[in-house]
Amino acid sequence: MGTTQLETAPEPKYWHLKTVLSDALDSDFAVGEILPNERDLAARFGVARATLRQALEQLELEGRLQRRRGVGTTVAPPRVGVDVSTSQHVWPGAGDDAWKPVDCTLAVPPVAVARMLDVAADAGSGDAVHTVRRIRMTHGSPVAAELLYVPAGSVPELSAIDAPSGAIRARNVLRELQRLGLEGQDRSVELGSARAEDAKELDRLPGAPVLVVTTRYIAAGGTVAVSVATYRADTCRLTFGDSGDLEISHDGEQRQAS
Amino acid sequence: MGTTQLETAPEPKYWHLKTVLSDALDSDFAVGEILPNERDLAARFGVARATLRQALEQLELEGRLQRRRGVGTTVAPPRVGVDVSTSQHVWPGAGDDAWKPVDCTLAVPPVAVARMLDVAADAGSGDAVHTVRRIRMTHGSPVAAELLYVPAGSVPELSAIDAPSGAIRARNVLRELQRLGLEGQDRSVELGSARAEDAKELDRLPGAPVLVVTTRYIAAGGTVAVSVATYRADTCRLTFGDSGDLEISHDGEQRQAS
DNA sequence: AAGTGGTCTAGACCACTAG
DNA sequence: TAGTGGTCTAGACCACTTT
Repeated sequence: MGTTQLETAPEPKYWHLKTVLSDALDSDFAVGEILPNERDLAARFGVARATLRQALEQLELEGRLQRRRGVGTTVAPPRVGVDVSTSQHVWPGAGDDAWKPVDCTLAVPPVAVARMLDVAADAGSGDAVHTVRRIRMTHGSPVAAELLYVPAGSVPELSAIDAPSGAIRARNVLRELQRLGLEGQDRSVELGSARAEDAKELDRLPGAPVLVVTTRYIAAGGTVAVSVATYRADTCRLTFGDSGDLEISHDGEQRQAS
Repeated sequence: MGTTQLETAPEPKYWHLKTVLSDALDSDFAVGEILPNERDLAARFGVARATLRQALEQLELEGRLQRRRGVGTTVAPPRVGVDVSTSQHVWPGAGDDAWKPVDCTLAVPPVAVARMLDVAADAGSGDAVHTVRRIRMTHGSPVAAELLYVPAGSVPELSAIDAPSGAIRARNVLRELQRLGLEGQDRSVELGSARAEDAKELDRLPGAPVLVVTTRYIAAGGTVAVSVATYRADTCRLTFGDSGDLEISHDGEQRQAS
């Protein structure tokens, strides 16, 4: 295949490929439609499969494609807007959002989380905290997996007897949390890759790109809980406001006019 | 090639490698230190260079490493918290944030942006809008590149004569914007890959992962401007609150205790 | 069993940076 | 010019899903 390299084209092949595929996706394919398999596509464009895959990876990262082993590559629907606005000042689980408590254990949090909580974070014998695991569902599919860390001191009235672990215990911890007066919360978003455990719940492979939303819950003048939620980066658009279901750019082209 | 597959090891090599490297990074390396080159590392671990690179890519995605062509791979500093809180209700450029106006042209916005603005978005002859280009600096290095789309109708008093384009024109548009009463804004965050143009300003390669922050500015009951800002995903952590410089997890391990 | 995407290899050359 | 990361190739085998 001639590389069309007439001049001034030090552009990587996979980058050019990505553009071509992106345009084809816009014009010739419908959402949900399956593409030809990678070997055929590579042959068609006259490149090695690895190069073709590099282009597909980018498109998947941008939420344009969805690839499933054993099945094929399909055109992804537009990203779904997921509200993570902080203004509500409610405890997790309070509203009728789509969070489902899954489990609750006593665990030693990662050092970074321990540092945010007020618990002593001695590397040797860190204090264990209640660790609630939740899944967030939207439109019937999982979009986020969360670990909510709650020091025992934040929920003093929790009875340890009637449900030592499991989903019921998780609900109990959330119930106790909601009895506290929430003074505020602050939140951050960063890119990460899914741990094996989260990946399974999100129906993705380990290492899949995720948006990590870290929330610090503040009450009684201190940090009483920390939540680390990982959202599927391929399918989610996090919204902070009332623009829930607007359609937003996926890296659209821009034509200069002046 | 012996795959060391003694038992129960359906774990990809690159994934295991990533873990090993990550631990080594924590214990044996200081921020800024340069790692051995890829060929040496691959040989040392007995894998192909491509496999080694797959692990390095993941670590770079998580903000642990920084790779520069012609130079080498270095240990990245912790991500810098960048405030993007929406509560201030100020126009862009109002406070003394680190945004630098770079340029301003008349351009046809991407269809997704045109749809958010109230301008008609006929595919054939879309209305051109003022397109302000800005760079956000933090600690002396660029962290974000923005395109701010302002329909001509939003800044009626702008005189087109005294600065038809360039940084001065950009400042004029911003000044006119600030005369409007801002009623609100909503914002969304999603994963994207840097366009060639943005990548250059961010000192990254095209396709580098970025966090795309789309903001809709609302005044006089309508959308009067739209901003699409791309933040370097490798070095930035977006914060929504007053937790500006806390240290947050980068995918830390978690030890179960119960 | 057949077909898909995911992993891995052992090379090669290119683009960039620094001495 | 030497050394680095970035791109690319042509294979091979594996894990998974569907038929």
